[in-house]
Amino acid sequence: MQRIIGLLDMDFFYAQIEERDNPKLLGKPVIVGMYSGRGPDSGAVATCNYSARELGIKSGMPIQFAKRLAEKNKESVFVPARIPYYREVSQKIMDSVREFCPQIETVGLDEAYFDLTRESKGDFEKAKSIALKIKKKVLLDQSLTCSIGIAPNKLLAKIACDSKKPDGLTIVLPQDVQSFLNPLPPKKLLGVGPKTSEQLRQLEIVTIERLSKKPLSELKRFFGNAKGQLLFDSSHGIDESPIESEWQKLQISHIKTLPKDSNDPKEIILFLEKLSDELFERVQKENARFKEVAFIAVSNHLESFTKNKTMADYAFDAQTISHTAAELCQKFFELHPGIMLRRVGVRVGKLNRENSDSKPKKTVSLQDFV
DNA sequence: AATACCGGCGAGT
DNA sequence: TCATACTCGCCGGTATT
Repeated sequence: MQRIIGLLDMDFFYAQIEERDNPKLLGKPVIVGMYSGRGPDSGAVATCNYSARELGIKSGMPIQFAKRLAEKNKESVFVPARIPYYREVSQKIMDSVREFCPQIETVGLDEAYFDLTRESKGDFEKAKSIALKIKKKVLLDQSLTCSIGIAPNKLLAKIACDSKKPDGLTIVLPQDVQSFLNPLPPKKLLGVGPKTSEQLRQLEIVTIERLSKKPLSELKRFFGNAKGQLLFDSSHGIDESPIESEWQKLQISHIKTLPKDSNDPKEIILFLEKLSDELFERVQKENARFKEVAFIAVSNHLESFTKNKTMADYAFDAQTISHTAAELCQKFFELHPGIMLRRVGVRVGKLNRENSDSKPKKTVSLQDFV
């Protein structure tokens, strides 16, 4: 049967929630910022509404930068992000989608892929009517608009969704795939960001059509095996990746901006202890043990570094995190004496969610196979 | 030679 | 002093077995 995949994307999610909850913001540029706690305006823009985008404000931009652009419109409003609250709203929305289609994979707080093959019996008309029902439900329950793309796979659903926003519903039929992709810039493809885009431009590949004419072997030679294959497949609209509802996190990290830049290991290790405790709470919620700990550092010049350690056994306590992170931090400073750090973090990886009180899993020795 | 680990990079929300 | 906080996967290099 024809596979049919949907992608729901909430329109400027955080900013739309803030507008909804505070009608005074309506019609004004609204910028939701993540504040680092250093000066009053230190931080970055998480997202902003369309009125703010008209001023040139974009997500990821330094807040001070955005403030300067916002001077053009005195109505502009800056609000701090309320992530835990957005998370609750997101949960409710995702539950609504789940009512119509149980095979759903969330991406961040504001996106979800869902597999409509069964519900639509491979019929795009039926899929469209389900998408409309989902949009209606979200609007009725939450007073929020979203955009949806419907297509034969995730890659195309994503691009379809992007092609009409806000409050859009776009369908790409199998027979229209190549003509839909051809005129678009390669940047639209998943996995093609600024760097790859620039490399492609230097090869005079500025449309997906041009890219689709390159032989696989050439792409692999230039971009490496995995990326070459990805570029080849996606330029032809090929993507077999499934919806992964049972998806589990592989790593959990926690990183924060220091109150002030520091090159003092002692001071940083103290900070790491707090971070480790906070990270461990999240690890407990996931009911996970971990075998790897990493120390993350970002210098005052915004270069980033990591140092990690894989342990002999799985651990499940905060001390292991803070002690290992401290040790890695020491080593880091031996390698980079005197370097000034702006942000530091900790990460646990190689997670294992089996019962932590159960006996270690029996390992089958090679001998058994000989 | 195969596998594991390490650290950097690129990309996504 | 403009520059958040996460997450995943790949690459090339080195270490281990």
